[in-house]
Amino acid sequence: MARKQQEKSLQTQRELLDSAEKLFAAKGFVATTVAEITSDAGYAKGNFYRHWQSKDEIMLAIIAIKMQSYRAMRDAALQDAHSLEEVMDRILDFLETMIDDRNWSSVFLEFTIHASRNEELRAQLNQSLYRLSNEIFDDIVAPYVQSGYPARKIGALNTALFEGFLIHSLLGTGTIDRKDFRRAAMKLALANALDVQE
Amino acid sequence: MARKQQEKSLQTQRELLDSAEKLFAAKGFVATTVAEITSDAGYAKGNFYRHWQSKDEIMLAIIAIKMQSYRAMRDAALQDAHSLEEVMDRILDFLETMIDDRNWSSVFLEFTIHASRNEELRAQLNQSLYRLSNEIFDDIVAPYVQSGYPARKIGALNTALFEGFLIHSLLGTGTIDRKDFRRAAMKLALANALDVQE
DNA sequence: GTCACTAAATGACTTTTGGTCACTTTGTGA
DNA sequence: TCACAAAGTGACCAAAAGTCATTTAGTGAC
Repeated sequence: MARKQQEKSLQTQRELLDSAEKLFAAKGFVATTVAEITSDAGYAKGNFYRHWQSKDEIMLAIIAIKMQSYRAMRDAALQDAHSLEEVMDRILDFLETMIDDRNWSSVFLEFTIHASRNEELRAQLNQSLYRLSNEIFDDIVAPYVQSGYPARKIGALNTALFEGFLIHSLLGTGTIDRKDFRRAAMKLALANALDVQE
Repeated sequence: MARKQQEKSLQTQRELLDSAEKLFAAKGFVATTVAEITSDAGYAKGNFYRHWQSKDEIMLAIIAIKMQSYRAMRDAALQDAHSLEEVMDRILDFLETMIDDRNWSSVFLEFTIHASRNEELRAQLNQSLYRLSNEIFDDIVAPYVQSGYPARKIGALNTALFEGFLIHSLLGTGTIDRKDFRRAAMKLALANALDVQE
């Protein structure tokens, strides 16, 4: 049987994924070349395109893998959250984990902007698979909302503040740190969930 | 005297700036080529590099021009603001003006991320000249802050929420609109300025 | 008006990088 | 052992930023 060949192909794919992730984190998405990825993994450039159709595509694959493991962690942590503050605490832990993951969050942001200019790529990235999901707010946060404000909007604003904070971090001015972000995110979520609007 | 020649050079520069701004807004920074800019203005590519050293540099020039006019508008509007809410209202008007300016805000965001990977470029962009200034918060918002929380942090969080909102808009999911953003930004600023921290 | 000089403008050329493809090498199973 | 298919290769192509030797045109002295 052709088992060994398939296995080898998968092995190569994994090696390329590892090299790509490492290099993207170190140098960024645009600054990393396909030739660097294959060379780092010990292959020729052409081999790359047997596994993915483009540099964009390997990035989507890496994002999907990462997001899946992030989500699993977060959802496990959310199991024993029994108040709005506890839920937000877990969600913010999850976001801070992303920040800690080497330079991953900045690469993710870089790719998000890159993707926004490409209709098809943007659509793919928008799938909940890739994005910081807002559904979690519909599912887990909604029961605690007393203001009538849609939970998914609270989620989207939370994501916005997070991604804006990433930009701030990326530019390295250092006016706010992650503690400031966390405090503000909590405040904003609680205010939106509890204050009845005028 | 060589007046006419200098005048012509300046005229060419203005024409190139106009074409660049138009094309950047229409197609984005990365997707617009230098050859397109010069061709649109009716010149050969080499001419571009008599005026700027790189595509990055013309972008910085355009940003500086735009920011200057934005700020002038904002500062004029801030003259007759006499409460924290009025001040924030004017600042948020200013941010919404940026959103309205064709696709400018998304180009600005694209360039910001692009610049964050380049030490020197990042430093240039960080100069108050180019960024949504936080000093304005130190100067104008600070007197109204009762919580002891630094005004420039309130400003940085405001900018973060704004830029996160731009990303959200760019991706086109439409969960939140500018009214949601405005409401949240006001809420966040007021909470930070008024709530004494535990 | 002419001539030397300088500034404006040109476009062929170089380099880099994403992506292609015809070809070589290696494993498979009859 | 041999035919076939799959893995892997690297020369090649196209696009785009940036360079520079060359051409074109305005300027001022005579």
